[in-house]
Amino acid sequence: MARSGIPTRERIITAANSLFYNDGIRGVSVDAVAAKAGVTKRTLYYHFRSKDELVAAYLAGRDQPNLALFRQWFSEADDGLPAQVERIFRNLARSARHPKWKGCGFLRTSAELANLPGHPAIKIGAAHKKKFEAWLRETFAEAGIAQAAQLARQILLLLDGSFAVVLLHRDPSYMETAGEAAHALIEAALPVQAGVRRKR
Amino acid sequence: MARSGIPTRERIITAANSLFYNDGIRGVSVDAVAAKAGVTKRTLYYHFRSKDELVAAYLAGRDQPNLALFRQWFSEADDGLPAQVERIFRNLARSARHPKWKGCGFLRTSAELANLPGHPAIKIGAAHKKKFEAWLRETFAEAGIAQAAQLARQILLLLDGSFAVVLLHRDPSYMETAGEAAHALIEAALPVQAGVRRKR
DNA sequence: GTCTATAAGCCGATAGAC
DNA sequence: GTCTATCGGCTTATAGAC
Repeated sequence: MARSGIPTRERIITAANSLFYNDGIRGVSVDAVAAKAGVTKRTLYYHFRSKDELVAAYLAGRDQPNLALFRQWFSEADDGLPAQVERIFRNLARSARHPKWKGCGFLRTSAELANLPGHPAIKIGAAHKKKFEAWLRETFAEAGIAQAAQLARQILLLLDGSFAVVLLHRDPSYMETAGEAAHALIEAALPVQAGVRRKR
Repeated sequence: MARSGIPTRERIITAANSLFYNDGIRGVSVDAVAAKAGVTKRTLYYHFRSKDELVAAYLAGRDQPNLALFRQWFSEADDGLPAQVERIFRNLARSARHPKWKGCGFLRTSAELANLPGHPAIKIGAAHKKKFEAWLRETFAEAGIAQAAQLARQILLLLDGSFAVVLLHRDPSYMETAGEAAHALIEAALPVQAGVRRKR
């Protein structure tokens, strides 16, 4: 524990988060993480057995905050399922316009470590995306959508597709396009009842 | 030029293609590429100014074959636009079931080099995806679809999303889900005429 | 729990011979 | 155009003191 009051382990994860997200896993040395956290490398290796374990801790720290943000954007207004999901995409597009934005940390890590399928960080990334998909599926099922599971997967594909495409082209408008596609797919799947006029 | 008859530069690119695609850019040393190509590192640096230039050559070599494959899958039958595009996704799912499959080389490179936005390899990747999007757009426009540009972007998002998601979960069925979503979006955008029955 | 110091090897890139 | 040899620096991880 350091003078600052923030536990050492936590400060190391914060430093790792900033560096790994910005420069990629293999682009960041353990030295650099230790230096940014203000500890020596030996201290870092006291708290984490290896770099791989540190990478896993980096992604685990992004899991809940990320999901909470999506849920918050969704709930900001009760203007119907298509609009609520589309708002997630619109907010992501806004995030993507910040100069430091570099896509989805989970997807970028899985792309970088594609030759290590059992890596602990990849398992954490997969679990994170499964949680998001499950939340969508339950939300859709509660709205009376019959093909809730399939629709949730389609929305996930649009979301992760927009992460990849926007990162490549540096053009956040693709996220708005993805949001419109999501809107259309959800609208087409909604039951005709429930106050939502569709093909009346 | 080596005994084999295949020019040295070409053999280096072939070696780079195999290694970079399998293990990622930063996971492969110039030594390893030279060894696999059967040349010394000095010879490699005679043909390529730097590792970055070699990475760009690796992706440039994948551009045309990749686009040709998509066009071939699309044209294998003339069973209507939705089915033809969906067949691209179905064939990709089949590819993704091969044990050596590791996603899209262009997207993985852009994810790994996200901190180097102007890198020559990223420019080549962006140009590749733009060519694919343009081909979709022209195909849709020729079929009389009004919002051809928007629809092409949506299909691209589903395609690149399935690359990312399948790589993370190692579950190619997501590609079939993406294909079904593409099918639905194209069908909804088709003009009512032209022999394709829709909501008659 | 945190430090200094270092092992042992790999990295991209280059010098100079032929 | 291809070779042998090597530079200087960076890599993950560890030894041992306090």
